[in-house]
Amino acid sequence: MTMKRTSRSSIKTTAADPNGTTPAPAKASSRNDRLNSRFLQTLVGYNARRAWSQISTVFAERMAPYGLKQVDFSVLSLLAHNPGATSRQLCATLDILPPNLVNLISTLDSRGLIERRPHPHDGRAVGLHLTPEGERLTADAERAVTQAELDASAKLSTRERESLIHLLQKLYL
Amino acid sequence: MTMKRTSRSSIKTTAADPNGTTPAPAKASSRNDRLNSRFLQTLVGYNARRAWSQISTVFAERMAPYGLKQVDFSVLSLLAHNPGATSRQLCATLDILPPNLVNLISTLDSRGLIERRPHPHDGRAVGLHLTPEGERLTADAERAVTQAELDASAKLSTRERESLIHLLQKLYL
DNA sequence: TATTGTTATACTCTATAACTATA
DNA sequence: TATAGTTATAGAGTATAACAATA
Repeated sequence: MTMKRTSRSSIKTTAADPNGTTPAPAKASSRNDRLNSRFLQTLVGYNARRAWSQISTVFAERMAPYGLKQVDFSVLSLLAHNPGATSRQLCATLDILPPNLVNLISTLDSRGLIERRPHPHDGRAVGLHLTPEGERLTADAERAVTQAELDASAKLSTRERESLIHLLQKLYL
Repeated sequence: MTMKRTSRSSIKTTAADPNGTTPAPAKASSRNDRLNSRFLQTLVGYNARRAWSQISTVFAERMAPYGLKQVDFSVLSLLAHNPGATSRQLCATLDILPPNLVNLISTLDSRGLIERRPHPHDGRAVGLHLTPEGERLTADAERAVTQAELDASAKLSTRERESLIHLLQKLYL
C-alpha cells in the first residue's frame, strides 16, 4: 500500500508558529514564499477545502495503524450502526458511486472485517454485516477518530467546534 | 474537456426538502435509502468534506463558461493580486506540488491568459503575469465566484457565513 | 550544495458504459 | 422496465524520482 505523504504543511508549521507567519530566518530564501491570498480567503469553498485537507492529514496518520482510509472508516462506521445495510444504501449515504465501492467492500471482506449475507427480502441485494473482529476494529477506530478530530481542531473551543459542524451541515444537508 | 457530473445531491434534494428526509413517495423503493450517519456527522472532517463537495459542484457549474477549474481560478486570482509571482510561490500558497502546476501554467499561457517573463533577480525563476485578456477574464470570474459562493451558502446569514469562514481558518491557518 | 522549473511516471480517485440476475 | 451489484475502463487528481539551468 502506498502511503499518502504525511503532511506538507506540518513540515512548515510548528506549535510555536502555527500560522507559519514568522519572518523567515536568515538561511531561508530572500523572496517571500507566501502570496497575498486575501480574495481566496473570503470564499467558503476555498477555506473548507483547505481545512478538510488539514484534518485529512491527521486522520490518515491516525488510521494508518488500522489500515483504513477515510472511506473505509465511513463504511465500517455506517455498518456498525446500520447492520445489514446494502452497497446501494452506503453509496446513497456517502455520495459515492457503486462501481467505486466494489473493491472496497471486497477488500474489507477479504480482511475478515465484514460479511456478505443474502438479503432477506431482495434476492438482488446483499446485506453487509460487521464480523466480531470488524466490530472490535471499528470501535477502536471510532475512538481514535474522535481523538484525532479533537486534536486536529484543538484551536477551537467545544462551542466553536459544535458551531462549525452546525454551519457546515447547513451547507450540504 | 470532460465535465464533472453536474450534481448527484441536487437531484435528490429540493428547496422544499433540503434534507431529503421526507418519507419516500409510493413509487420509490420500499427500503429506506438513507442510513443512520449520526456518528460521522459529529466529525468536522466529514462535514467539511461534504460541504466542500457541495460547493464544488456549484463552483464547477459557474466556472464552466470561463473554462476554469478550481485550481485554474485560484492561480489566476493569485496572479491578479500578486503580479510577477513564481510557480514556486503559487505552489507554497496553494499547497500543491510543482510538477502538477506545470501543465496548468502552460495551458493558461497557451490560452493567452498569462505571460511568462524573466525574473528580475533570479535567472532560474519565471515571473508570471496576467495578460490584459487574463485580467478581464479573472475579474469576471471573481465576480461569478463571489455570486456562486453566495448562492451556495444561501442558507447562511451574513454573520453565519463570516463565522464559518473564521472557524475554518482557525483549523488550517 | 541548494533551488527553480521541468519531464516522466505511477498511484489514487472519480466517473461512465454496459453487463447479469433479480424484481 | 427498473434496480442491485458488478466489470472494464477512462479521465482527473496527487505523488515521487531525477534532470538541467542557475544561485
